[in-house]
Amino acid sequence: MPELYEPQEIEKKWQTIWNEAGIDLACEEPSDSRKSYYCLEMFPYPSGNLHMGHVRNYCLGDVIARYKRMRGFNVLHPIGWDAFGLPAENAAIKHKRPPAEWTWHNINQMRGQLKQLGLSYDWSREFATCQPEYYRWEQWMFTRLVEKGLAYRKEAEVNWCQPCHTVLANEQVVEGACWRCDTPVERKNLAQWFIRITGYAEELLNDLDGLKGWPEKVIGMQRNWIGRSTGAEVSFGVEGSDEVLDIFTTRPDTLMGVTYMAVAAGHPLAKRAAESNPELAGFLEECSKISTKEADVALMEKRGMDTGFKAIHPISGESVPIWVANFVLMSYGTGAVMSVPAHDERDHEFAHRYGIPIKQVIAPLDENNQGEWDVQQAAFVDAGVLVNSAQFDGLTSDGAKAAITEHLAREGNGEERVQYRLRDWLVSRQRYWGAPIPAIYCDDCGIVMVPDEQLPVLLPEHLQPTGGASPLTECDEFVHVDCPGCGKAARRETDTFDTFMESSWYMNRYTSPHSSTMVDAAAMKQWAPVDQYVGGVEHAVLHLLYARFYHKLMRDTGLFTSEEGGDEPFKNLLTQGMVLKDGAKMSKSKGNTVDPNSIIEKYGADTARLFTLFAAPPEKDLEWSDAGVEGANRFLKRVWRLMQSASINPAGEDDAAAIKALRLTIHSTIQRVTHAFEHGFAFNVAIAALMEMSNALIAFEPKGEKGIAVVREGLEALAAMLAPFVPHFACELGERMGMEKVAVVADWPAVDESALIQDEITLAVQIQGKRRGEIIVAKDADQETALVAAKADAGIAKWLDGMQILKVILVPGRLLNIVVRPE
RNA sequence: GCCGGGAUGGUGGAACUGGUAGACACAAGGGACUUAAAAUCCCUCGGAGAGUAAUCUCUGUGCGGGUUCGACUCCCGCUCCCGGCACCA
Repeated sequence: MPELYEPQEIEKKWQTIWNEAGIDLACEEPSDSRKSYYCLEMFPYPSGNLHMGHVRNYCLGDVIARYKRMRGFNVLHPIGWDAFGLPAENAAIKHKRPPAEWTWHNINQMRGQLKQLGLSYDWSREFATCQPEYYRWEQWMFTRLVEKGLAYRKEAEVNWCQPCHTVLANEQVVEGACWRCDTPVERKNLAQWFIRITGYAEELLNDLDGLKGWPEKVIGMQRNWIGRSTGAEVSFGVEGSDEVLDIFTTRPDTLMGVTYMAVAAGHPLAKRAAESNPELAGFLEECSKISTKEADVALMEKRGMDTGFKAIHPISGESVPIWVANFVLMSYGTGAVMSVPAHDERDHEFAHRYGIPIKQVIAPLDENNQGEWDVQQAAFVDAGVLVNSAQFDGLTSDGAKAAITEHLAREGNGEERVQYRLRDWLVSRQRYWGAPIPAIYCDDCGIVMVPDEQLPVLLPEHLQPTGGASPLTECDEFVHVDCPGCGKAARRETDTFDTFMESSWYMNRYTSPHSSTMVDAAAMKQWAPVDQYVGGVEHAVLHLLYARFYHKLMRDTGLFTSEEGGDEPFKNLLTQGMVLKDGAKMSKSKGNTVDPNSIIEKYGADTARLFTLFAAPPEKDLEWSDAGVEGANRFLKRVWRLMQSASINPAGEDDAAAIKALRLTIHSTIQRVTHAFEHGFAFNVAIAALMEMSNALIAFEPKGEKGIAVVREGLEALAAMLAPFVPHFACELGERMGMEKVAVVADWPAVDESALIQDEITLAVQIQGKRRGEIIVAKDADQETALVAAKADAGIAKWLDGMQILKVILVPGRLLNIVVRPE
């Protein structure tokens, strides 16, 4: 009675063996001559249970880590927990238990699930970001940033989410709504902490060019988000006042066509005008109520009101009215724009609506309609040649941009300027379950940072959130503190950090998780940057932008140099697709989830791994299929039976040609699978090749010793190549085949080039590029020989009958194409 | 509107640098084994047509052109789908 494939037993057995042997630990012995390789997957938020998205993410990373180990790399493959965050607080409210308890319970649960999957993590480096040993460095770093002026507290118009009871960074507002709960955000003026990411906008943008191992898509999204535009800042005078009205424009060439100015509702000029104009005050009130969400709806409606103020054109000295317009954003540029209705569609629409003059200053350069364009009808927005522009007439748009900017600069009325869409990163949150911001408010000294020797500022973990204001605000022992400056009673900051702070530097902490500094430069030199990062594309802008920024901040704080840690945290990025069921993302609310546990229980971890890796290429969405899981399991069972049959020794003579053919299959498979690993991560294709090879091994009938030897050769190669995908299964297979090394630490199989050499090859024969048959010729047959062989084939010959051969093309090893025409 | 990505059988997906389209798998259908079922194994499987048959022919990678001996692949022009961004001055 043959022994059945029992995944549960096999998996438990090998996990114990690996663990005891410590094969998953990264090695820091100086004697280790292997090259280092850092493979990382986005660490999970401990939400309670692993879902299929996690399984896919971590299996992908595990395959890469295991493959690299087999290729002789010293691999760092760590895991931990992104443990601060809102769900813990919500759960705390619901269960009336502190968030820490819920968090640690989940971590324990999920750690067990990860281990069940047989993921090759270096567990000695595990940490959770809610541990003071971790977040103290964030506080330390923040203090450095405050010292350097890179972090600051400022009152600004910010995004407020009522249900989450906190402010949000711009990156966390998706289509005007909270990224987490989808509620439209409100605009509020609040004093908040910011980090000056705009100071790094240029480097963050330029370094994107060096990220050759990142998907174009992500690079494009970041470039878009940073939103660099070049133009000029221009100062207009304000009639009857010493004030100036600064504006930013990308089209200084159209300056002479300005017929009005437009300022945001929140602009000081607008506010001042409203003081004596109740109607205008009402309009401003109305504008301020428009949330970003509603702004989408109101997109069509461009409305405004004249403030009564007049601006003085910096070149012509002309007087133009200053309007308030609902489409001007206080938060971009200077909150004011110059309006050139003749050459901007939006300005045109506005001018048309309110009867403001439209003055053409750019004429089309186009040969077909030289100068023909009625700007009263529609704006002409392309580049052209200047008209009605005094001394600038006749210049091209490009020339005029330079000339006008230069002229303004000479007069002190403007200068060239680069503007970014990116805003500073708002990092304070009115939440309890996060890292405390190490600031103290003293009536006498103002804002004082907590001295380094008093760090970490511990988060009291016993508090009970209620859903309203953070319990920290009512926790006296936390709030009351002596001012480190003057010693008088002062108040602690009760806001905590955005949890994206923790995930912005964890990849560097993994290189030296127990360091008594933030990170150890030597460890950074050995491991950083991450060679391969794997995660979901949903973090393309948020996490991946912050992490890039934070890495540069750490570098510039002197924690490591460019040489030691690199200028970028992630060298290569793999963004995996979602796991879908019935065409939709798996979610509890849709009720279309598949529980990884149930799959592991029924089929074992190896089947779960194999299915998720085989069903789709990594970067595409994966449609869940129960039948597909069955199929993956079926494959393992087939190989299992094959292994058992290979122990039977028949006494006969094998056919030499069949043996040669099988060895060709084995070694070309090694070649194909290796190629799949080295060029992109086409794991689905690699697995398909392994299935093909197994099919060939199954179909082969060994008749004697030689035959059995080749089957064993194939099975050993199969065990080694399966090891990254289905490590438990591969180890068991290898052990039963009597392999010297355990499969997961075996050397990656080498191609026997001699096995690839064929004496005879099959050439496809085409007539006029259409396949008409095939011939078998010697491997190095020349064109002449091949042509003779083709003519000798009846099926091909009939197509040559009555034809004159014009040209013959031989693609060695592939095909012979004969070009003919009727005689 | 702008920026990315994509479209290949009933389905997921293969196809090196322009060289035999549909690998591998799922589903479906047929058959074997079985009292029966499960499991397993074998066969068929893009479409149309011809032939008793082995086979053969035509056609086919979203649409229309082009380059080439040869195009899923390259070029030009479209259609549709997905993702991101958007009163950004």
